[in-house]
Amino acid sequence: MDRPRKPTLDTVAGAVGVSRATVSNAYNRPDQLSAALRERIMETAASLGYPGPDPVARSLATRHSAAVGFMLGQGLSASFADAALSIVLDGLASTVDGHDHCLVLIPGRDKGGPRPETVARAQADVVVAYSLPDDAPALAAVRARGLPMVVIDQPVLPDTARVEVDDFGGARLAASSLWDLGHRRFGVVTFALHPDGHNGPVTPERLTSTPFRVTWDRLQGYLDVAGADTPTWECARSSRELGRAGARALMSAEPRPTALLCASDELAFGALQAVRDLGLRVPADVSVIGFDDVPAAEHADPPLTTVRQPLAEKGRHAGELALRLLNGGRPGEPTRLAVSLVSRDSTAPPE
Amino acid sequence: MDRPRKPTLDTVAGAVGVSRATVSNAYNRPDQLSAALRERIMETAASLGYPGPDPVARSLATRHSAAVGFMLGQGLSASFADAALSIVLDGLASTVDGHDHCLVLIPGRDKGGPRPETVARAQADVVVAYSLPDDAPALAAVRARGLPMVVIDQPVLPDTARVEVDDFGGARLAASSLWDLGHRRFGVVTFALHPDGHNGPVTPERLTSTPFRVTWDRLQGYLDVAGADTPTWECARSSRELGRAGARALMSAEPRPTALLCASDELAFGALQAVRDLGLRVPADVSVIGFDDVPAAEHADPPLTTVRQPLAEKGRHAGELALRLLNGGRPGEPTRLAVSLVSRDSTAPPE
DNA sequence: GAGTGTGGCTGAAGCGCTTCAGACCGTCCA
DNA sequence: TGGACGGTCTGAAGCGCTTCAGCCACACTC
Repeated sequence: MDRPRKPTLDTVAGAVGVSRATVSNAYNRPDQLSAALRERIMETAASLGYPGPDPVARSLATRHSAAVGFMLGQGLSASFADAALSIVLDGLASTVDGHDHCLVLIPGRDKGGPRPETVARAQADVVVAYSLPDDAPALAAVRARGLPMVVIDQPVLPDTARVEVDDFGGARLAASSLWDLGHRRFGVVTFALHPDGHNGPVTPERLTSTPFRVTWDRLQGYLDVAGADTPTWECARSSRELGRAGARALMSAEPRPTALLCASDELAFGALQAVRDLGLRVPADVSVIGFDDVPAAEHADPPLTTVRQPLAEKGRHAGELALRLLNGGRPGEPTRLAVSLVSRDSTAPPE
Repeated sequence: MDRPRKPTLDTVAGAVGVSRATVSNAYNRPDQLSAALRERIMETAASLGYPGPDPVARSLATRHSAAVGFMLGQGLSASFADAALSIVLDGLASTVDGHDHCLVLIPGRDKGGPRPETVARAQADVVVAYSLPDDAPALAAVRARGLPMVVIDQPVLPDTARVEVDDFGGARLAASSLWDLGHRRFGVVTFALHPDGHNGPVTPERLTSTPFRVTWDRLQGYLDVAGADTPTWECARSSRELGRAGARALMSAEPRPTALLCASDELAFGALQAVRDLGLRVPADVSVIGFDDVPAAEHADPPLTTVRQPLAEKGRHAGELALRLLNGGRPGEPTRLAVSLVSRDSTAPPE
């Protein structure tokens, strides 16, 4: 039983009686041959069950692969489980949609980003890096391959397109709004300053040595208004549970804070819960503010006052930059997106 | 200025003074050469800035690409925006994580799935199809390429691995629980029966001709208990907004239903809102039941009674099947996962 | 000393496609 | 009539890698 080999360009060319180049042209440059011939080629291809030029071989010959890569800080699964990341990806995806490019998710390990070997195998024409530490080995791997790169938020690298957000300004804005309402005793709940799984009060050393710009900026924005000595609790991840624990810890101070500044909405949701746990009310007893404005913020109980960072816009813009680089464009100046305060019902004057 | 070409295997081979095959072996089969030589090769490679074998060329030669493809019904962005889909992908991703495979998201158009051309360009060793209509052209494209495929939920195809869920049983279970509570007047809110953007009451023709098995099964499960003549509203997408509109329409009947059976949690969230809009209470005035048990169901107001389908498990299992096919395994028998009813506070006896 | 391994390395044949410099031919213009 | 030209199609040189059959030298075994 001689199993028929999968048809290739040559098979088709042979069957039609033309050169391989012509068949290739039939697929890629219809203007290079007569319509009639092209028609004949396509028909033969169909009858032979030829699925069109093999993507890998085509990529090898053309040196591009119609795919944009996305390097994750964490495992693949974070892309779908982390609300803020999902929205960024959604934005990116919506830009890339319509260009018939696939999106290749490159899994990372912990907060350190992808292994260089993984990057080395990923097939993409351009890669987007999101919130990786400056020293991530994956970055070097991308450069070594000579792929263009666009960076979101972090890290700051020469010769890459970049889009970032005014985290400091946003945090400052949030804290100021609380200050203006009359709050003077604050607590801050932040996510990781270091990729070491630490949960607990933030020490000055941990703060100043953080490799995560976003964390640093948000914290500085909060502390700039609230005061550098504001009790601050670090959570290893941006999760509701850890936020709840952190807020609980902060609320045990005497006198307890009247406002909780959270580095993310997810942490803020936990804080909301912690306040309820104590039998207190938001915002009557304690104000809570978040950061990101994920969709759930609007449906929280009470609806969460938060800093809206244009997550989708960030992704969309990164997508545009990626597409531009794909077409040989230059990185250009970094884009900085504005943030705004979304006032809902989790903040009010103290007492 | 003669810009140095990017180094290749040959460059390294030349520099070390060995054959190209040996350098290749240094990367892929360390046991084929002496440790000392391998060492020397790696050092030279590093000093030359050689990033390792080019993934595309390697894929061409080996015919595999260390990537699993995922065909979406909709645009890329649905992967991140649709809660249930996200969880499935999360499950899939968590299986694939640790195998150093990338996940290639293949964008679809509307409910029809990816364009065949897009599939033809995607570089993956195996592709997972999720909830595509039976006649999606993308499926043919995958087969034409001879790629192994695993199908989630739909469609039913010969010679593919498959994982599915007992949608009928789940829906029946949900409806029965309401029946047992004493409900006799139902309304059903479903998502699309046809990929034509229709919103409105379901006609028997639309129902019987649907190409979406999942929709069909859930509906049949509901109607089996509630009665075939139960008022049923079709929403073009599974969105909160459309669910709200649909529920509002159903609630305008006289006498109005005492229980709303929704084909998804997202629709149920809309229904909850619709009931509130009318100044009525859930579950005192109207019971609402969902399907999927997405995380938000637990935090809905009130917490939503719903059918839990093991979304993550579905994804995880699909991932395992994909990995098995990747290693040359046979598809095997379809796996059917069980569902269960999660009783929360959105259901109660009528009145 | 002939036979048998065996670890270490190489030559060359692909993998399936794109692309570029022509070849060929009929047209058109002067 | 001749030359320039545009439209079609082809030959052949890659793209960068893997892999398999072997070759060689050396160590063993009987």
